[in-house]
Amino acid sequence: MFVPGTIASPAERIGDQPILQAKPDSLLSRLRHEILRGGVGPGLPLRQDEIAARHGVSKIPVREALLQLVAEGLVTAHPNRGFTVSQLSPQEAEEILEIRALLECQAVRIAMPHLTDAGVAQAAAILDQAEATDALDRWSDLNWEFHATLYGPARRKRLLDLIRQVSYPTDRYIRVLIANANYRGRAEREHRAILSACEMRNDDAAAALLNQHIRETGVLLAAFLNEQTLNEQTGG
Amino acid sequence: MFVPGTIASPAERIGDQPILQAKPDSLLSRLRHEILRGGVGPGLPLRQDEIAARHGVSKIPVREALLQLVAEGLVTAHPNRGFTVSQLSPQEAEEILEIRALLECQAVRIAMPHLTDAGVAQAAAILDQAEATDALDRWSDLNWEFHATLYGPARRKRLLDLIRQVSYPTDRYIRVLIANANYRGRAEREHRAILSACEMRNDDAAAALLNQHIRETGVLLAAFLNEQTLNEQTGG
DNA sequence: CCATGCCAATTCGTATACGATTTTTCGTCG
DNA sequence: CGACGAAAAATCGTATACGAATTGGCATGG
Repeated sequence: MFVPGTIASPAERIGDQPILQAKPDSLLSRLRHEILRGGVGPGLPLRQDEIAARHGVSKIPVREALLQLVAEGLVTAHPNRGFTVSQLSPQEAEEILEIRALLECQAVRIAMPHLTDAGVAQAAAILDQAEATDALDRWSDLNWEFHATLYGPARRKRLLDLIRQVSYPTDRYIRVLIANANYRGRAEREHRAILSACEMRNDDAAAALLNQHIRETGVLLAAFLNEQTLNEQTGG
Repeated sequence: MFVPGTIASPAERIGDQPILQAKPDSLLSRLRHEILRGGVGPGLPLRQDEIAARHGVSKIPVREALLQLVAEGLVTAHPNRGFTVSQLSPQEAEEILEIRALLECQAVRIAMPHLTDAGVAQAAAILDQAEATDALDRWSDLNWEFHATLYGPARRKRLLDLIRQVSYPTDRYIRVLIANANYRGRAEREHRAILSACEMRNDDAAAALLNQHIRETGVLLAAFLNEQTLNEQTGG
């Protein structure tokens, strides 16, 4: 038993460190990827037997992974009726982006005093790569990396995890926005502006720009979802 | 039928509403209650067979409930080693309360314009009940009801769920603080002050008082957890 | 023709069973 | 006596199997 400084009942404890992040090739990660980047659209049922067969496991690990995705908001559970990919109303989308704005502004403010020149340079390099790529997935990954680079020095693990978690349900839709070159160009300009504020260590400016950036995205996203539901109703 | 990129046709959808809240007597709720209010202390392992036998079910629903508690932060998963009740470091506790302060201030600000006189009266009645009771559990429930009454008119379901979710891991420890009459009295005075600001529809004042209230709790909680770990180390 | 009710097929949820991993026990050696 | 290592026990994680609930199809009646 190798727990340094344990309390009275070491036999009752479990000594090892918990999971910090699921392995990238775990069933959970693969299912999440299918939902975020695959063709499994919102509202569609996720059949347990089918998923199990496709991934070469039984239903039980599938159900466990699906329940974790429910916790992440990507999947919705219907008792005795299975699971579906979560649908997002325009109001919910805007609410989520509103929450993200709040959390991310806090993150950048806390991080600012600890942000090093190397960190700023790294963020700039990420933007360079993002602006150079054409692949949607790549841009999306780099987008998250950019934000994470700015927030990382805040050393707020829970806050960062929370930001990622609340972002999941909107991720698949924001990817649609990114596909639009118009939005993408605007996002890139706004990222540059945020980075400039960080270079000058101006936390108020950075937070204001970030807030505007995220909230604008929320408005665009809500508009897109509105349009989509209209098309659905007329075209259904 | 999974057609990539398409929108679900009505026949493929699952028509009914999803679960909004688990039934109060579900296994999940009972396990959560055991952890929050029962004697299962932090760091202790949660043996699946034992829980299954005690609740008259097999391990599978137990594992599913435990995974949901992992998502809530109350339980920690150790691969191939089972689950333990989550432990909270003083830093994490303060970080969580910092996040709560941020989210709850936002909630009360959004709610303020929609707060009715009836809502204020209800919040006051809840405080009356809280100040009249001696039962710790009761006070704790009323405390949450008070906050929820103030935030409810904001009509931000995701935000409220998020507040509740991030609060879970600190809940069991805050109950220890509440047991201290000194802290409890201070909390009640601060609640009254927040309510006064709401009566006057002064959102800046309410947010400032709420922020201070939650952050103070965070500092006290961190101090308590520090003391506790010290006692553990010396007493072990 | 459309609504209704019954039966078959599908799908879900979990009890049981079993191999895999970890933890404990116990005998041996330095 | 304490450290080490192998066998035994305990515990975990999941494949299989089966009852329960739901869905779809078809016959019947309005």
